[in-house]
Amino acid sequence: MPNNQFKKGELYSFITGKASTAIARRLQKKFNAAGLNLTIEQWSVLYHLWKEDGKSQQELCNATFRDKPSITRLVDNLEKLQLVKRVASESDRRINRIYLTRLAQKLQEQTMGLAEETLNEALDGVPVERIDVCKAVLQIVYDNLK
Amino acid sequence: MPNNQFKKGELYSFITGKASTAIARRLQKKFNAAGLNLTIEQWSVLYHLWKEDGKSQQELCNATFRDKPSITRLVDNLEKLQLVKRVASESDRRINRIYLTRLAQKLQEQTMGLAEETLNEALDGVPVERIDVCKAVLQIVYDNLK
DNA sequence: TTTATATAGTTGTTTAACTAACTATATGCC
DNA sequence: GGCATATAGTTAGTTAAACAACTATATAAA
Repeated sequence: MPNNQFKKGELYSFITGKASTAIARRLQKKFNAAGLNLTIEQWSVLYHLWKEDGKSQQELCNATFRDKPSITRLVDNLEKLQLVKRVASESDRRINRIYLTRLAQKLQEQTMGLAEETLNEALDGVPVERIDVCKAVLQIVYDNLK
Repeated sequence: MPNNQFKKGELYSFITGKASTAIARRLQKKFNAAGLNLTIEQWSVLYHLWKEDGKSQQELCNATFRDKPSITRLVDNLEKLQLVKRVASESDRRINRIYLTRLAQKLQEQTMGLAEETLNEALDGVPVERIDVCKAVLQIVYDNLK
């Protein structure tokens, strides 16, 4: 019997991601309460641009684990919100590079603060070493399947 | 400093649930490959009805962590697929009880097998005790936020 | 050079999530 | 009984995800 065998009936939460759904909902509520007109999905794109501005749409696909149509439409909506600009690459005209606007740059500190706050609420009462184990397991799951 | 403090820059995967997204996608592909015309979300409703048939829509909301409009539409689509039937409760006419059809009963074994298979692929190389820690942490997160 | 193939991005369609507003029924209080 | 309130479910509108089909550009091979 492999050491990763599951007992039947224990699979549900793992598959449906109730924990991450709960985290995302809580964070969205904080955005709304702060008067931020921003979805979690839009924020997740900004998150990767804050780390490195000017990523291509394909790079955003890889970073956010979304497919190309999803990124096309997220970038559409972020452009409407004046948070990013598409800039056609000169060296390769298939590529759009996505750049943050001033407005988006200003959102980083506030939204990252709310995200940290949410995670502290989520992990209240969980010792650090167990968080580390959990993170490592989720990383392996992701690497096994991506 | 609380013992649940996060280092900045480590929050992304936890919030966006890349692991559970990867699991759900893999399972959906298995459904498609098996010729099953069924979404993971629809399957998650059936899952709870297999455990206890005749749940009300509100009970399905609680079990699946979805809101009422989501369940209304999932049940709509499951009815179109002839997998469930709405039956108005006689004792409380506000309530619909949702019953599996023969067709849906037949799907249990096959789809649960594919779900187990998916989880074994997902958790390949992860020792059981680390899986248990991870599951426990995710449960606490859910309880902290739900 | 032209032809095939791969890559980047867009568009159309279906399903689902979230919010708000709505209808219908039940319950509790006067 | 009559009224306020709570609960169960539906409908409408916006955003997002998955998939297939599409356009445009780049690369590699003949």
